[in-house]
Amino acid sequence: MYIVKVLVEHPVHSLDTTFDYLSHKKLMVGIRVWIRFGYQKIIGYVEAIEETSLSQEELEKKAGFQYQYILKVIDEEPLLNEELQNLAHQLSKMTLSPRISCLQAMLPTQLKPGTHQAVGIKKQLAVQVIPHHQAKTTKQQECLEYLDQHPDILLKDIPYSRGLLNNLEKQGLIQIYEKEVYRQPFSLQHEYQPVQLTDDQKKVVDGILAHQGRVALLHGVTGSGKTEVYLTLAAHYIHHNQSVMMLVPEISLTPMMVEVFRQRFGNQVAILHSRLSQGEKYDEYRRIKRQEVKVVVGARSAVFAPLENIGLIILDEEHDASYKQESKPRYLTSQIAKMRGKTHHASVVLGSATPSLESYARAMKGVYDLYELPHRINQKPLPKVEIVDMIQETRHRNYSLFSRQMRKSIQTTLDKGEQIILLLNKRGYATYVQCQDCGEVLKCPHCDVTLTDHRSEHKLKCHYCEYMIDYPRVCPHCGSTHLKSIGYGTQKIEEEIEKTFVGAKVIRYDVDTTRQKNGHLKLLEKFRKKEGNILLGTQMIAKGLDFEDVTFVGVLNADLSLNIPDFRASERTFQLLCQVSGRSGRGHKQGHVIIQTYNPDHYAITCAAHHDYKTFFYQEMKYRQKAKYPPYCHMVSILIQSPHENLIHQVALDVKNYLLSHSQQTIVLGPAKSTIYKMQDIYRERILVKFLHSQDIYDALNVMNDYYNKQQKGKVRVVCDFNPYSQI
DNA sequence: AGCACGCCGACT
DNA sequence: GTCGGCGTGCTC
Repeated sequence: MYIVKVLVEHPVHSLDTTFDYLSHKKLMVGIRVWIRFGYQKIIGYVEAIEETSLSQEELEKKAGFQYQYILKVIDEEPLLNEELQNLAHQLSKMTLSPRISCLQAMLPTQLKPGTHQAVGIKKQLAVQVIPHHQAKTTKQQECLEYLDQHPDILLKDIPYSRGLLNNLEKQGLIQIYEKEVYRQPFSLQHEYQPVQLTDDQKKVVDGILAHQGRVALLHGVTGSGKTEVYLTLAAHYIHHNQSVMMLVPEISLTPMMVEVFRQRFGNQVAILHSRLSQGEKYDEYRRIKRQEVKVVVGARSAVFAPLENIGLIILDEEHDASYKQESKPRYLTSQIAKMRGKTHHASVVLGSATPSLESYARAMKGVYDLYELPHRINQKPLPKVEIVDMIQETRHRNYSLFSRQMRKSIQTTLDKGEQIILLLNKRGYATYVQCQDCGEVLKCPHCDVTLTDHRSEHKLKCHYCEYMIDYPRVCPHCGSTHLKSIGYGTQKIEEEIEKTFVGAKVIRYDVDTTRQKNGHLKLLEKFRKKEGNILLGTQMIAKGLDFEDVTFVGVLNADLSLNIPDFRASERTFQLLCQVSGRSGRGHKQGHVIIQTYNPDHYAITCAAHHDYKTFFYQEMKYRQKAKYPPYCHMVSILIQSPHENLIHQVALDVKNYLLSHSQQTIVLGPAKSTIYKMQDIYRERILVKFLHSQDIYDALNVMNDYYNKQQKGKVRVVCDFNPYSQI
């Protein structure tokens, strides 16, 4: 008899403990099982197993409760190898998340311990010849010979009719059977053309290879050929039979990087990112697990890919915010990458044109090795960047979206037949509806946000809950019919551009137009084929795009990201402006950039205009030191949530006092109302803790987290977020 | 999480 | 009298 210690599938703190079940058979740790849990039939994860000589009755007498048996075993072998099982444990500890939620975050949907899973293994009919038989007709004989040439071919790929094949099967000459096939997410493969590395690139490659097991920060300006460095490094490790992990930001860049890696390494590459269907992801995951591939290219969660013998882990666009997971477990991908790098003695390469302050500071201290690629390849110059002061425009009574310079540059570029990228800093551009008579703004009754105008559906929606209403005919406050949508959406700007400029054909690139499968690829392909000459989009277009004929980039509103209340606002703005400027002049023609701003002297904007990372770095470090922000300390954000407004502030104060009296050398800020104070009828206050060493605060946080989340005291929930990136 | 149980208010 | 609101407690 065995006692099986099982974690149940529900990712909540109150269930973050094992439940004991019985089994006659010995089971493996790390498999999924069906169990009865109260009145539910759910999936559990075997965390441990103990043999016992006692009978069920004896066990129940001793324990004081009734045992249940494991209903059914799901997996033949553990979902995760030992390395990843350990990693799951550490992840749960360091993020204060339930263990099961860590396992779920590490696995593809089909393998997650959870009842809500769908797609299985894809099977298709295939054909096998049963040898030593003679066919009746020549046609049949011909077909058999064809099948001999193509063993295990799929039925759908055979150039003979189904009738003929059925006939052959009836005669016992062939066998039609179900074959497991992989979904192929990307079919096309091109020939790889080797590229000669520049001296700068060669130096970087040699340096990184000479220091196995180190963390390298690769700081290379846009267009300096970081990708070629990655490819060369990857090829080296593959040649030495080690595997390589290539991590990229969630969106936009992925298709390009995927394409490059596919061209170079063919079917030795597996791809894992959010745009794949569940089935495709699962297939890719299985290929990795069976060691059929040497390279994994993927977004954040690919850092948990079950590769073995890893030699190299690359994080491209290292500073990108999508490397932070914003739900349980709230991990930072670079941290996981470094942990895996350590166990595999792999090198970790963090690449960026605009490294995060944290990473560059570590490189300055010698914690990371620093490599620089300061020039664009082939001596291409960086684009000329011009800052336009929008206050001057207002003084000249130009209240439009475009400054005079911007207007002129757009028209000249169009006249030359070249292409344009226009960046709209999306924040603050959500449309809302206001009554022109009483000033009432339509808000969500469950959340502290305005409703957003979805005009295509003629609806108003809340972005934080399910709330949705038909576009109202009259103001709910005063009954007036003068309701107006305020704020520019990308659609509106698209219309305005096509009205303003002669010969402008806009391709709008935003969440709405890229929603469908491979939506961005299709739009980018359209732009590449010159079916449009202006690409208009939000942050999504700032990254990684490489179009030869784009000679002009316009930033319509550089300030919006500058004015958000976040200590990283300057850094984000600088990064965004550098990235988007880098899209200009990548071909033979000189690039040109205009940045429209109300803060023309802000260092984030001037440094970006001069492509001057170092000056920005030192300026920003001064600010961070003075205001005591990372990299001069670590931070954890604590969100306190309760449906009772009268309770929440007192509880938040209790949390603060507890932390103050149970930690050393920490600064506790708040509690303050969160940016969105009420969300889905739950009130939220925030505390920020700054600390130098996690041991000074970790235990206190852990106790506090258990107290509020496991014991469910007074319906208060608490969420801890280490290295917070967003402050919603 | 998801379900049952139990304790109070407003209905045929 | 009983239907149903949601607050509380439990699941091996």
